[in-house]
Amino acid sequence: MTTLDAGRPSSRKRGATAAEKADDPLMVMSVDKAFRVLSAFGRQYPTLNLSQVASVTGMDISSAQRFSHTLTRLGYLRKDPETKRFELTAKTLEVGHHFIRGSRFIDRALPYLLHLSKETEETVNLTVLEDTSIIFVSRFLSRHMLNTDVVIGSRMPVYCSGPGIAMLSRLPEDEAMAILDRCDLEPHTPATTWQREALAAKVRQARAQGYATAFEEFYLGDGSIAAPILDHRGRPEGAVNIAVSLSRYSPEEVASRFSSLIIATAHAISRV
Amino acid sequence: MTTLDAGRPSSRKRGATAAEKADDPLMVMSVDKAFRVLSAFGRQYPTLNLSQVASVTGMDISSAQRFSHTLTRLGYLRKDPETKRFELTAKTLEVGHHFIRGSRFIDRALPYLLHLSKETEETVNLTVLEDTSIIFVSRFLSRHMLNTDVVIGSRMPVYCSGPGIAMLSRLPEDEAMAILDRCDLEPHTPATTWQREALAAKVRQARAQGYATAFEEFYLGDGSIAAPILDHRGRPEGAVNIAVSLSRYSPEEVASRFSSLIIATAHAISRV
DNA sequence: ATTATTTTATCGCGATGCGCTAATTTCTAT
DNA sequence: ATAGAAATTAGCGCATCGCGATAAAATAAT
Repeated sequence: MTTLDAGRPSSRKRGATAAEKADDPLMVMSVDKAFRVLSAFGRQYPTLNLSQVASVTGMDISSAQRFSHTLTRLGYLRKDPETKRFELTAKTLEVGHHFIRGSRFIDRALPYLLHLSKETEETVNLTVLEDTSIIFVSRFLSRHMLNTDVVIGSRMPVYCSGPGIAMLSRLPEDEAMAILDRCDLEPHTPATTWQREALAAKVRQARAQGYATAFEEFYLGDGSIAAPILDHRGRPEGAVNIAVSLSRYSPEEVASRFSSLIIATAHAISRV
Repeated sequence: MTTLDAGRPSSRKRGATAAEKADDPLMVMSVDKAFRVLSAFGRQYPTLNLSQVASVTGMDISSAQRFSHTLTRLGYLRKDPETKRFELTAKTLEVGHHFIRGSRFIDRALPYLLHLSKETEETVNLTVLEDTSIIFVSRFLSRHMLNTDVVIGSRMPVYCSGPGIAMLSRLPEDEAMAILDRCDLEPHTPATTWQREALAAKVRQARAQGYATAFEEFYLGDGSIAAPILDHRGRPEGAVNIAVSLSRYSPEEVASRFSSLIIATAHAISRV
């Protein structure tokens, strides 16, 4: 088979992903390796044979064998006995599902999202901030949906999404800028705002308005208007947004039609 | 704090969940423990402090400490510095999301599900079989939705779901019965079919008809009609179903109105 | 204040799992 | 077909990693 190395200098004796273990005696490296194996699979590599697991994760063949085997025994991987290729099983949904079902935040937001969805007949999302991404944690598709690409668990860069800007707008300025600085800023469409200063301006504007918009910043033809949801300390713990097809609304219409509704919804879910 | 032991005799020195390691030198027990910790969280225990992690997972405090710490470092748990309580993060959605995005099966089914959803204006689901459960892997909610309880990753017992019976109906008889025998059969509503023989009859009927129905077998007021999707070998690799509120349809209407449509859709997705 | 719990930190020992090696199976090419 | 290459499966001895007991510190309860 062809080599498909995934970077990783392949030197350095034991795993130690950038001095992880180094000074942290409580870190169990086997767990990290297990997740490295699981994360090797995805859109890019839906199935992998053993040597591919090794090369994609940067582990030696023995470790790849041990961890693939272990994960198979635990039910998170399945191995086709014919092709000897591994793939993820539906059981991988389990932990994320526990997160969804256990989240008081998502639970609290649910009725408001439903209401917003019926009221507007448009797609409604709940997202949270995670490092430099937003993650979709709840979603109600409208009848005239676009974008079946986005699904629970999908990520988007903070800086080119309405919810991302909305959440940044309620963080202390320095924290918001620190997050932007950790992003690798790059255009995803011709319309992406990706320069540091322009983004800072968008964040300031969102702070003033109470909501943020994003038009074709990540997906072409896609518009979004979002407002931040605050926790009991006044920090953003998520955002709610309405996503529409720009073939049905102009950017101005999106703002005029939905801004007060999205602000009111976010406020209702907030606990500040 | 109050004791909340989760069964587990608490005897037996090392983890060894039912002779896992025993004769399997390739099994890495640390991975099992990590998942035991993650699985401790959920609807029942949305947050846990360290000693609760220990008691729920049946591990000693040191192990609980090590694995909670490790999972926090990896980003799958978050620890509230004030309350010292752990909770799952949105990152736990990652692996399941990779499964969804990498699945050729789900991808292939998507356009047919969308079409079925628009055609019927009802809720449409794609499910797969996993041990004695079905797992929801794709879902399109109708405008008059019921049941926001079900979500991607949700499980239901095979024996009280339309998709479950539908899939069993295309397995060899002995395999199907073996699965039923592994279930702990019990009524979930007054209408649940849960006796072994009655279930065998339902499976036979589904095999003859090409589709299966379930009315209030698990959720009250909920009706479902399902058909099995076959892989290239003729084995069921999933099922498609339409879920409706019984306030809007009688059981007879469900069958007469949707049976041919659900069969045709399942057939179109099949690769036999 | 005193006691009881829980969390955090430390550490020596031994089982665990690492990674080298070899046997076996599967694939490719001639 | 046959040989050769590549990948998978299996075995094993040694070093290391992580186990689990313990103690110190922090927090909660009485």
